[in-house]
Amino acid sequence: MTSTADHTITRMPGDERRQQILEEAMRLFSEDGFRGTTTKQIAAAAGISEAMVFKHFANKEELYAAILDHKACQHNLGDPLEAIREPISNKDDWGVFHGMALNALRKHQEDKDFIRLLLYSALEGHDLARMFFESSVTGMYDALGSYIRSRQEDEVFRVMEPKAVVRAFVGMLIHHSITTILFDPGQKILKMSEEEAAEAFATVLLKGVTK
Amino acid sequence: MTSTADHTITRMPGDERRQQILEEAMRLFSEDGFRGTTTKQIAAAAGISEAMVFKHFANKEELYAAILDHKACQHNLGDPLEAIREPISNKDDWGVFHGMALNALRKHQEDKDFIRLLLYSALEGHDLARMFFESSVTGMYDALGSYIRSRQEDEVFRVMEPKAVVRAFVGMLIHHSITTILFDPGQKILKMSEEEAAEAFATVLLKGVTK
DNA sequence: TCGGAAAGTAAGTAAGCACTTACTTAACAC
DNA sequence: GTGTTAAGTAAGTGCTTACTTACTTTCCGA
Repeated sequence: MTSTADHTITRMPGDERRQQILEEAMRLFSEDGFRGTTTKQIAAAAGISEAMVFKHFANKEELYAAILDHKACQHNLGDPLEAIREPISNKDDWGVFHGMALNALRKHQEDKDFIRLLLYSALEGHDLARMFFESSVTGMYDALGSYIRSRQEDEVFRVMEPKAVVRAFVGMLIHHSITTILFDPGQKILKMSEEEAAEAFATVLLKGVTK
Repeated sequence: MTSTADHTITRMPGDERRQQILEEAMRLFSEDGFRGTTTKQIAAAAGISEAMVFKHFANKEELYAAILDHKACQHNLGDPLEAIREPISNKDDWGVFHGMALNALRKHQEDKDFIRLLLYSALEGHDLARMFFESSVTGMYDALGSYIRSRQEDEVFRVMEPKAVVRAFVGMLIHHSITTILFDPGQKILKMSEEEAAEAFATVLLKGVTK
């Protein structure tokens, strides 16, 4: 009923309409999950009949797969390590961890839909979670892990499993984001700006791993 | 089809059957979510007809609510702070954080179903997440937060927002559990026993907050 | 041993689901 | 203008869903 799209009565070129369906579907899947979203809802949100959805996508699964492609690409381009390439080569520890924290926390807040989609996908056993994990998370663990190892060899960080440190740090960031998105959007338990959170987490981690 | 329950053909007293339905439903909801689980599935898992499910629970929502009561009670009894009451009163910092970590990580692994149910519930907008959050999480933040504040007053910990420290620590634990339950059950990215993880996380946090 | 209550079922119902069919309308090159 | 084609739809299809009805079977105390 209440479509988000502007309803000019004119028709649309195929590609544009396809893109629009994709975006509405993505929004709805992130709200209610794959199973919880009906093709009727998607059609209504796009302001077209249900049959049009099936002219663009053979079935619901294929529509989902198209979202995966779209989102996976989008998020691989925005490489999570890009923002901290400079501090890494300068061995600027604060720059690395604070920069990563701030960057991640901001991205999560901007892209709550994607976080929800990822969680739904993991729970429902779809591919997005696995794909995202393999393409994005694994690389991040490797890169940040080897930075930590190099700083251990410099005898600046204490010797311990580098990937356990990554897990600890990523945990602070993700958990904070998921908590504020999913459980405590009003920040009743803990009110922190992204800057404050980044500073607190980077401080704890850095003091925690330096000799 | 493949029920987990033993199928003696004899009938059951009402209370017992009710309990059995509850347990099977809980298992299925945690696997496929509320929407993804059908009353037919639940009946089949319990080895009875669908009508029997509705003799015990007026509708699907009420069945879900009954699971909430059941699980919420169960988890409030196993107070997450109980295990660290002694080290807290002794101001044994390592005992507090290492004990809490080990306790939490073990509980999560034992109760994967509950973690999944909680996530589904939060995404689908049901009550379990809110109830659990209000009853369990809030209290934990208060208790651990005030311990940290007291240690800051003892001039053992650096001065910073105590609840931010709690968030950081809980983040390490929850994220590690969710990652191994949901995304990386084979622990391809990072293989750690619960003991190793508890030690690593407690070490990072303690070194991170002590002066 | 027998009557009533509790435990159980088979066979529905109406609504909602993903998806299809058969058709109409607008756009646009020529 | 007109023929072709892409964009669009109304009205289905068969299946699944949550939930009901009307009925049968077992248990057990008096």
